[in-house]
Amino acid sequence: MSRALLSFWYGARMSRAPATARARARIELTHEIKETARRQLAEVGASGLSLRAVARELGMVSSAVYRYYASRDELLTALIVDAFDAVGAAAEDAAANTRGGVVKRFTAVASAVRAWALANPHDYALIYGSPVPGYAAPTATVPPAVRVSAAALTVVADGVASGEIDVAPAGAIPRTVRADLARIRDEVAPGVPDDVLVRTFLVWTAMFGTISFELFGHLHGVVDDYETFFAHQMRRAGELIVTGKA
Amino acid sequence: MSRALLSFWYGARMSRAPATARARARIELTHEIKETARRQLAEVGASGLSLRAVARELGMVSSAVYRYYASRDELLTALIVDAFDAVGAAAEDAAANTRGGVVKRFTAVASAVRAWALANPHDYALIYGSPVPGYAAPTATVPPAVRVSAAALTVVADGVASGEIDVAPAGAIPRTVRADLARIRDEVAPGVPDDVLVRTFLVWTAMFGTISFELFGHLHGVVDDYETFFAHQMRRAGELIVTGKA
DNA sequence: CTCGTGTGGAGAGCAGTGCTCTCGGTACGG
DNA sequence: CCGTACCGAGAGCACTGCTCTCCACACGAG
Repeated sequence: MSRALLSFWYGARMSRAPATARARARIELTHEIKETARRQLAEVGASGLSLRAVARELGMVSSAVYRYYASRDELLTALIVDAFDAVGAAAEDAAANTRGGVVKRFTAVASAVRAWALANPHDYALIYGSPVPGYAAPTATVPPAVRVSAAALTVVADGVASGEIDVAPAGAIPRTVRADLARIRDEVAPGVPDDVLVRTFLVWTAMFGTISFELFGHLHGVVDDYETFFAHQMRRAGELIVTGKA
Repeated sequence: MSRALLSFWYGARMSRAPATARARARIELTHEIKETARRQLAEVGASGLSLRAVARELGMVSSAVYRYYASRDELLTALIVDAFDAVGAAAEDAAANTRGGVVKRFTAVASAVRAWALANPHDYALIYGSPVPGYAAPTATVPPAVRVSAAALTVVADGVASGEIDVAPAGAIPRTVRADLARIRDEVAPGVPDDVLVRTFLVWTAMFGTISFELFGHLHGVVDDYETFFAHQMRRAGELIVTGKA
């Protein structure tokens, strides 16, 4: 079933009850399958997610599930979209509801992302870990995926607008990179100069790098107090964005 | 078969020809299975790696493979160890054979890691992506995993020793974090002060974050010229390590 | 050289997977 | 009210990891 059609159903329910009981059942079962899959994902991980097991848990036969999701990958895609939306919402929430300067707001966003990742490790692995089999992410995953980055860039853009962030140029930037940065600026970071974007990107990749390292076990035996370590790194990272120094 | 016993066989071969033809065949087949698995890994990825398919390609029956690797996970572990060794060797090579300052040597290491990752994407995903099923990395993977980080820290330690790197303290560091840093310093980064280690860690996670983003498709549509973008980011990152500014 | 031992290949088999197809019952819309 | 389209059930296909048994044969000890 196409996402557009699904939106239509939901849209229809907004205004009035769904036309038929069948349609209502379809929406609910589709949702129920996804939720059951989400629960299983949290238990056994993406590679252990079994369509048959989902069907069993719902008391239906495996072939019936295919009426709702054409393949295991399509079900995974639905979970991926949900995961992107969840982490994006967490980041947006932190950015919107934290008062203070750039460092405070940025660290709040970083902590929110890490907290979500710790609470939903398999979801995190699903979207930020190795891509599944031969699976190519459909374009439907792009908009939700952008939300989390956009939330961080909002904080940076605010800092530039308020004059808090040092905008002095720091060095030459290759032409092709300037083109990439200009595109990003136009879309989600209005007014943020190239050098600030470069620093922000460095910090942003460091954030995901650190979270991935922690979740995937690469800091085992290296770092003891993950929470404090991450908080400190992100405070320094925030200061780097603001002052250009760390 | 235990890893210790395997080492014994190899050790024996070092000094003289293996005692028996059977032992020689075992060594060679063990190796051959792993190489075939490596080739399949490059083609279909970790999740698609099939022990039966490996057996087929070698003209043996699947159950026979179990004489050499007790499980699919054990075979994967062997591949993981090899991958860590390969990327570690690439990094060490770049660090050892690049003349110049810290920025030049560090960017050489970063480029080497990225080049290896691009050439062996599935190996990269295997070691730096989401961990496989319920699989817990045995301690045998730790020493090879450390090599790549140690190579980078060698460059930084050299820069501190030569006086190139700015070692002025930059701010307060939580006690537990200082303890972690002290341990790292003692083991692989002699003489590198806390603040430099903090910057290095920021940069190091940014490097892996950027490579993962690129390989896992998160920069699709965001960055056009990956090569130039990465090189520029890493030059800035190297300067951050040296001067504390970016 | 001979003989018991144990290594390792072959095959059958088990429980599970994703996915396809066919067969009915039934809710729905014209 | 009736034909259509939907949807659950079941059987089946090709595959997986892994276990077990059987047996040939290379090996080391005597």
